[in-house]
Amino acid sequence: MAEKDKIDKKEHLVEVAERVFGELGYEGASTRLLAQEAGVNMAMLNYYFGSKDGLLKAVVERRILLMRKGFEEIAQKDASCWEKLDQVVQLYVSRVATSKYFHKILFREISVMRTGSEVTEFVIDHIYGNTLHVQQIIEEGIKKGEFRAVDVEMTVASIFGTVNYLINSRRLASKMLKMDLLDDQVLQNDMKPRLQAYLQDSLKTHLLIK
Amino acid sequence: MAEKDKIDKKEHLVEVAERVFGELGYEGASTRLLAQEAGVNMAMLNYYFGSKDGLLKAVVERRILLMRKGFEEIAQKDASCWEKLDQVVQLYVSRVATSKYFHKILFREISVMRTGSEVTEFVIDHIYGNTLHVQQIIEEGIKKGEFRAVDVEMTVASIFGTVNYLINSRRLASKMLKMDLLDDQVLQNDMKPRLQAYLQDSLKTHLLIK
DNA sequence: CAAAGTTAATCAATCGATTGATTAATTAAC
DNA sequence: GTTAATTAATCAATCGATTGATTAACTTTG
Repeated sequence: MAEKDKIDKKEHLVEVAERVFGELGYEGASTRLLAQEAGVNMAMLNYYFGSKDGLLKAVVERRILLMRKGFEEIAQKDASCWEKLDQVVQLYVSRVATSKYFHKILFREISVMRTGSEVTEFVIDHIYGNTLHVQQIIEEGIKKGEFRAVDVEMTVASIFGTVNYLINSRRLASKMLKMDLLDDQVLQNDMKPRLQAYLQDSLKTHLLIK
Repeated sequence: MAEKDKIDKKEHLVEVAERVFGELGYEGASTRLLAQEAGVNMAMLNYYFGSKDGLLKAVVERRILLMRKGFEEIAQKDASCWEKLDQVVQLYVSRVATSKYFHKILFREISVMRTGSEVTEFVIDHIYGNTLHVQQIIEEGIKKGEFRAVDVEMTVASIFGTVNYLINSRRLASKMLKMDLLDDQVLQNDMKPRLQAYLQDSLKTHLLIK
């Protein structure tokens, strides 16, 4: 009972922090606000995570662990490279669309040059690992003659960049796409399938031999 | 002399602030550091720009004014839609590659939900204007039968997203592309033409009727 | 089982440091 | 000599972090 409450409270703080960090940025989110939003005493933040940076680390690690697997599994499937690539892209879009705050945090973390935070290294390694999976699928497709000999790394950057751009700048993207992406319903039901369809078409014409 | 010194000093502060804001983010860059890096007294910041937010606004407005024109000029040229699109993309990549700090600021500004800063609205309107130019060129190409009937807004988001991703996360991008993008020489001589060539190829296969 | 001992969780209060901003006094310019 | 530019000093507010005290829960002992 008490044990469960403790865990729930700590976990709850991490969940809330993901949203607050995502909305306000690392420096913009004060420890007081983080604690207040989670309904816990300020001191608990340091008691649980040692520091504000420790809390950010917890946020990032939690979500990254939840996301491990998936990419590897698809990569090892016995399917055509196109099928594998398509599945990976669909999965990536789904994930980003359902954990938007987290991906804002990720991109801000690798964008800002915060002096020597270990979180940054951790994030870069994680994302790089993800890009590598996609890269290898495309390279395999090229070697097998299934794909055109494109610039693989750029193609990967394009996939990640497109998704990132639309999700992390939702006010701008709302204007561009003429739909309210701040509304989760719209994001899930309208924008997500549209983005998936676009990437599918785009990659198909770009990669597949005609 | 004094008039000139004053202007130079003010202008210098804006230039330095662009770099510091770009490196550390808005909240991460303190007014003291901003003033110190520019070699001026901190009070001058408020004297010149009224507030920290005013300085950010000055940074953004200055660069945006420098960037006005260019897109419009190309859009009004008497050329094929493909030629116009190609030129716009080349120009965009060039600009982003030569003002990397600024584009970090732009994207962070539209990514973070800072409560009601007028700078945010300004930035969104500016970027949206840029995307509209590209969008109209593509739409014209489709209407003329020069391009395939693709998802125009998504195509535009893909162009901007790809460039943004590579420039704003240069540590990650350096790993992906296996080149040191923190080195301006490499960025200009290796990465920039490679990105331009990729976008050209990608858009060509995606848009042009075969 | 019950009293004593032990640990983890939580709190209000406060720490020194830093934040953005402002003041009053001084200097430079025309 | 008056206006504009610049400075050091200082402001209240807030920052992240820590303190000592208190509570709750579990363990040990007899």
